[in-house]
Amino acid sequence: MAKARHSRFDCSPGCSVEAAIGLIDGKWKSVILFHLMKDGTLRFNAIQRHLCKVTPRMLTNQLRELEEDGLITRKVYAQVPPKVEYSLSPLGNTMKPILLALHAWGDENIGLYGKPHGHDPRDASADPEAQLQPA
Amino acid sequence: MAKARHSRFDCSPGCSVEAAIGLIDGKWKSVILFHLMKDGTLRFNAIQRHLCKVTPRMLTNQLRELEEDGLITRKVYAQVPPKVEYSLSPLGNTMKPILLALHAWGDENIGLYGKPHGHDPRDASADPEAQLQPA
DNA sequence: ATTTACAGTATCCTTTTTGATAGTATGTGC
DNA sequence: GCACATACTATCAAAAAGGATACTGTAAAT
Repeated sequence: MAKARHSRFDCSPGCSVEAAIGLIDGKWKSVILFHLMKDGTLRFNAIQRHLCKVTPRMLTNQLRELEEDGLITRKVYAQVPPKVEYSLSPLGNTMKPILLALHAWGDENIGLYGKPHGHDPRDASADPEAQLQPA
Repeated sequence: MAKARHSRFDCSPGCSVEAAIGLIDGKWKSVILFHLMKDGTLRFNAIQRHLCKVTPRMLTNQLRELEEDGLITRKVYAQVPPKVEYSLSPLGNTMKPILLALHAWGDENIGLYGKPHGHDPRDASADPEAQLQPA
């Protein structure tokens, strides 16, 4: 992650948690990973189209950090115009449970107008439905 | 989250993912939630001790945002010296799967010296062991 | 009267992150 | 020779996040 907003190895307890989010807390990282998980392989432009508001600068930036952290793989084809494909690395694949959990939670708890609509008495544990369709 | 670095409802696909991390991407939020998940209820000072390097300003800040987002509950006792207890709200409880996934991943993939030590051929899906002990 | 505990507040300042905008490189097709 | 497509890079500026330090209020204990 280069700049490491979440420094690894501070104290003990929640550190593994901190380390994990530290790798995916860029503004676009988790979403990029999610799309790569769904689609397998995507070109730069394809990712950009998925994240409708990202500038090339930011996209490059996030992709580079993900690559540095070993979560994605970058494959450059020696062509012109350029062709670069991104995909999850083996390590990136190990994040699937996290990405799925995030996606499921968001699906369950975020209304279309932005605010989590929880507060209803049906307590913990989200329904294990909703896996990939609406994405 | 008040300031919303991750604006909810931009485009479509990974938005639920974005919405979800948007709620836990403060520097300390996920760790706070994790500790509350483990311990059930914690006082301000107790949380501060868990996150050895947090300043009271930041802690207050993160707790307030978590409260605004409905993830935690703040209970003030009318005493002196003050006593304030924090705990996960019902909505906060629905995040357990995410917190567990983050924790499991971190446990599995982060060495004690900071870098994810992946890149080994044993592909996807982390071992479903390691649940709460080392935390 | 003074100190102590607890849960914050208030200010000021630095670092990080993000955005906007424009420009680069190059083989191919026209 | 010129425009086109793709994947960026460079610069500048603004905004957001985080950190350091010091201070507040109050009942009970000393």
